[in-house]
Amino acid sequence: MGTTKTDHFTESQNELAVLAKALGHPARIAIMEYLLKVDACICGDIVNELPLSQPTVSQHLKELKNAGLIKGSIEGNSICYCINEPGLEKIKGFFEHISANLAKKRSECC
Amino acid sequence: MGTTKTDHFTESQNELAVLAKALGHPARIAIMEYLLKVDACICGDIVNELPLSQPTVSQHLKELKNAGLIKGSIEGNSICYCINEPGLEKIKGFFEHISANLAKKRSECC
DNA sequence: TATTTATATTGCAATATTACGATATACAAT
DNA sequence: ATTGTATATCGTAATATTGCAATATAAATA
Repeated sequence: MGTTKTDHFTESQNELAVLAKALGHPARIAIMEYLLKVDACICGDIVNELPLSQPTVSQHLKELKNAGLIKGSIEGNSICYCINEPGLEKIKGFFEHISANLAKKRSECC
Repeated sequence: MGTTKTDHFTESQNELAVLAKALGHPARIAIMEYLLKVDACICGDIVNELPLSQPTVSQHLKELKNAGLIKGSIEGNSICYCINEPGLEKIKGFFEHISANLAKKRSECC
């Protein structure tokens, strides 16, 4: 137990859950907002921006990267992180899909 | 440790994280998709629809409700769950905001 | 080469999540 | 009143997440 029963759900459901889960922490929301705000995106800035230690921030960046929400490329000494559009579009699409269908069938229950 | 440092982030960041976290499980994505698909939304159906036990589904429903993504009203013997629009719109807005700003400043780095 | 700077990894303690059997509650129907 | 049906809660085991100090790595610079 304690393990999510991943194989009982569709690939799409698991993908969306991974994306959503990656954003299920305020630090990771803050990272996304910061990456959006600044033009240059160097990790050192992120560490200074957040109220968390360097290892902790590094871990959060790794999770966002694994989920496909950001990407990082080596830029000399430091690393340039930025938002990975495909990942973002996928989860954005989910919400738009729900919202659109909801508009169609409003006030049928509850 | 093990506890998220909620008070170091903005209210908005925490709110969005709570919403995203609630969707960070395939069962909860599946529940949202199912609620969207059917017109009547009775919990018993949800239990039969998912590959999880009744207590587990009940727990997932509770989390979605606490996050403000669904609402449930007593309907005689059973409970009518459906999507709670305000919660959904809030997180949808976050992704649209990112996507819109991203479009503006494309190809500046990475 | 030695030192500094930026980032990642390891190891670990505290806490949270996932899942489910057992049980409780609450209404419906007999 | 008793039984059945729908849902919630409790208790608990297995696993995952969060956070950080210590340490490792790797490039830049002196």
